[in-house]
Amino acid sequence: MEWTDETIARLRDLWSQGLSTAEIGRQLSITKNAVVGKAHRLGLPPRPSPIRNRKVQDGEAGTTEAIPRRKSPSRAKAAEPAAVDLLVDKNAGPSRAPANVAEKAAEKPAPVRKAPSLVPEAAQPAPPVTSVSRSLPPAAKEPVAARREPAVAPRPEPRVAPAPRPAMPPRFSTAGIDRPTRRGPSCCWPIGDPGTPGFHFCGATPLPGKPYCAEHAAIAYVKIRDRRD
DNA sequence: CCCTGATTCGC
DNA sequence: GCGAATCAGG
Repeated sequence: MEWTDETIARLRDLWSQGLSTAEIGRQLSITKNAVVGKAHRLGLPPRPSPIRNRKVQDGEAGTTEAIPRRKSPSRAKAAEPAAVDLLVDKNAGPSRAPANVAEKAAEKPAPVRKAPSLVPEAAQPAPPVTSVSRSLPPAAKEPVAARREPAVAPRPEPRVAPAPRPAMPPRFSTAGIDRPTRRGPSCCWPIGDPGTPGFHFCGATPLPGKPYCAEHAAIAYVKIRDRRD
């Protein structure tokens, strides 16, 4: 897999949007393993995983026991088929990674969950697709948020300090991200990195039935082939 | 069974 | 660094 800047950007975007690893993988035409692996290497914020138990920082530290790191994945079978007896005998634990529970953690002050305005239902938008398949990325639709139509100018401010960026309260906030000027559907192709100040979405008029504009749809749907229909 | 994400480890 | 294989919880 060639992780170009663009693919990484897409991965990060989709990841931050809360899509499942498998879904991201499908959209990127890679396996979920690749997605997870890369995401991990990129240090992307781990999303709530089903088996996320791992004793966060409990007081297990007392003794160097317990927490059998999990049986050596069958991989180990080929790794040390012979020299097993002398180490497996003394300790049921693995030969590596003795213990390190309270080590990595507390790194995400702003655990941005799913942005309500951006990803209402991240899972399966199920758009009316035809030739393409059904696994389209969730369109960044915010019709509810911006459906109000002010009758008068909402900006009575004459000319004082506009103060576009009075402050930067939240690390990640959809409020800071540009919002399509119009209500209608807009291309949700990410420009820049999510979470960074300049991040925004394309905003152009998307193709009918697609979350991206023509330009970005061409990139997004380069090759949709694999699926397990 | 299916799904999910995490981890390990050969390459 | 990459990702298949595997693990493991729901």
